[in-house]
Amino acid sequence: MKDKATSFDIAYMAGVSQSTVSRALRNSPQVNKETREKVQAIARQLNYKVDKNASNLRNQRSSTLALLLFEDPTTEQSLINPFFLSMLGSITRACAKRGQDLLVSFQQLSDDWHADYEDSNKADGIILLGYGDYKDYEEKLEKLLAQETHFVCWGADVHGHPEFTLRSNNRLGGRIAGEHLLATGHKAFAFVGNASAGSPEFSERYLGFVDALVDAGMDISQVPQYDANFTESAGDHATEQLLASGQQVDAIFCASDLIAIGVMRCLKRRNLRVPEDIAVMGFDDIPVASFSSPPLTTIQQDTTQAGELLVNNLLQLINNQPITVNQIEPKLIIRQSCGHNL
Amino acid sequence: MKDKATSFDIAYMAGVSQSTVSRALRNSPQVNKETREKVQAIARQLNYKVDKNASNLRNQRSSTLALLLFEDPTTEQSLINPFFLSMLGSITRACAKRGQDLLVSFQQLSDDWHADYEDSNKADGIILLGYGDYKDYEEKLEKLLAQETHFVCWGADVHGHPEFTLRSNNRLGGRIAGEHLLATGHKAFAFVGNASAGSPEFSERYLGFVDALVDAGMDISQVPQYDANFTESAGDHATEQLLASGQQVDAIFCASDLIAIGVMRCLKRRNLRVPEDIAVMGFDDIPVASFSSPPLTTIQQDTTQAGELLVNNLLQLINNQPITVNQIEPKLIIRQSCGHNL
DNA sequence: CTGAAAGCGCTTACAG
DNA sequence: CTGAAAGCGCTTACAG
Repeated sequence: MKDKATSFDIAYMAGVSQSTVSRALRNSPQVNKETREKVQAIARQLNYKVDKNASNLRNQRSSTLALLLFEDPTTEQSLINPFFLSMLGSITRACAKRGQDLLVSFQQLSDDWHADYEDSNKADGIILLGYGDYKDYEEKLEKLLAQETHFVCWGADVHGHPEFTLRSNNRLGGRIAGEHLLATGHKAFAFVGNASAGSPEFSERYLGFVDALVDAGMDISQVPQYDANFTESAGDHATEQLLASGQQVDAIFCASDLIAIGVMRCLKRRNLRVPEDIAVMGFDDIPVASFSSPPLTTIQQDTTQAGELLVNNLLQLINNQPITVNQIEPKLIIRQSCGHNL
Repeated sequence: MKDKATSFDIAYMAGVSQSTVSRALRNSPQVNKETREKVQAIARQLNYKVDKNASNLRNQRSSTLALLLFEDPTTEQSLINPFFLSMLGSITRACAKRGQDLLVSFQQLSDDWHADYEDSNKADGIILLGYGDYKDYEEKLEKLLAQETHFVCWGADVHGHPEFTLRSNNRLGGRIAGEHLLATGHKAFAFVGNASAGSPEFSERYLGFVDALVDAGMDISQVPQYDANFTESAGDHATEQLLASGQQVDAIFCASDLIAIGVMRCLKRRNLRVPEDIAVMGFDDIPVASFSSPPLTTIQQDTTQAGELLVNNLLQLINNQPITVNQIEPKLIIRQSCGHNL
């Protein structure tokens, strides 16, 4: 390993002081143009790069953001939820755009992940992503709050700090789903997905769905809801229960695409056709949604936009700037699992 | 933001020198047990964390690895290849296991991504992942080599340094695919995927496939090969060409799952049944492979193992240790797209 | 416009 | 077993 050049090496070669080198490299306007160019030329020639550890130490900031992806250990396989995977991609891109490095880490919900990223100056702030029961989540959030760590999170409420959260307008998304199912001529509905306080996003989707049905004059007590966490197999299992109940249903709105895929798998096994016998609608628009058979009609969450906002908001927080956007808008993606509008 | 505690604060509170605090926190055996425990208790109480920038600066290493995911800009959408996404997951996990942080970055193949990660001491080494034409790739690799950067990469040869590469036994994988297609009673084959020097992995798969056919006494000149990069639409397009050629074929081996999915999409559009009319086989075993219709029979690359080896090998390199494993073994995953063994 | 100097928070060789 | 001191490579207030 050849020794790395330092600013002193450049100073020596350029015949100036190390201070001047430092200024020249940072394009300080107070350094003479010629000096600056000379210094920069030498730096380039030596393939010099500012030592990040030294400059971070000096500046007391790292230009690095940490992404904590926590997963519920109950998940089948160690497969990462595809929705979060898309998020990861867009966050990475957004960081690059903003000149930030991104430290990525996967955590079990049970771990002590409140994490020393910021405490140890490895990152200036933290982005939190993950499903799981939000109640376990809460105390960790409180801890971050107590430490005055800079952070933003997806979906979960931060007690007393709505600006720290970014989420979809889940309620509207649920409503749009309901309206589409109505518009495609369906009459007997079910919802598959947890709808308790531990799953606030799913609950909101459920509520929005109900909003649409109520507006259409339906009797809500007739709309069964089956619990399912965010997995395929949970969707499959819930559908078995639904079928076993004997309740007649011609459309199922699922709290996520993964659940919807599980639902369709069960329906296929039971020789029920989608959408002819039962329509199935998802939420998220993950990549597999377009590959399922039939391709899944769903409510899209724009992960590109979400990733950019998450990064942007965190940076605003770090720099003590106000945050203005905390919500992204859902969008109906019509494919084939719900039939056509009448 | 409350001020962070430093080792001096602890020293003051514990009534010892800062040197001793530093030693105690690192569990140095040369510090008295009582002193050590006292210091550690105070550290915990203050929620003290070693400043990474300072310790990295002092130690001249960062305990951080950088992952460069480069993507070919020709890719449809900004969708990340699912195979690399799985890799990302397993690399992240492997890093955590080894006490390393992971800096993630997406790069365009055209960028100057040889990257200053190591030069600027942000990372101790680099992991390279990505499809694209390996010829563009080569000169960047040479540059890394010239800089004596520590790095490992997936799939691509590093001139003169086989130990820097980790790959699947692609040739064996291709052979297994060929043998399975033969065993399921197929007789007329095609290969879809680039098979030029720019795509060494695909080429190897093709060669292995041919090996199997030759061993079965087939006339290779009868096996058409259609170019396709790693995308769905390339697979779709190649299939159109194949169909237009009029050549009769009852089995298509695809260089990747994504290609295979595109091939099946085309076949479905053309009212050809899979596997009854034409069998389709993929490579990778990405998550969507099991969701396609019919579920895809494919050759699995074990991403968990690959991720662990990549991290392990890079760490070996950084520590000047020898590398012993450079290849992972492919595995046949039988689903429904090739029919059953006879 | 430039330089000498302090200091960011650690780790560790040296001395005791 | 412990302490005083040097030094990792920067940035920037201060002085000129």
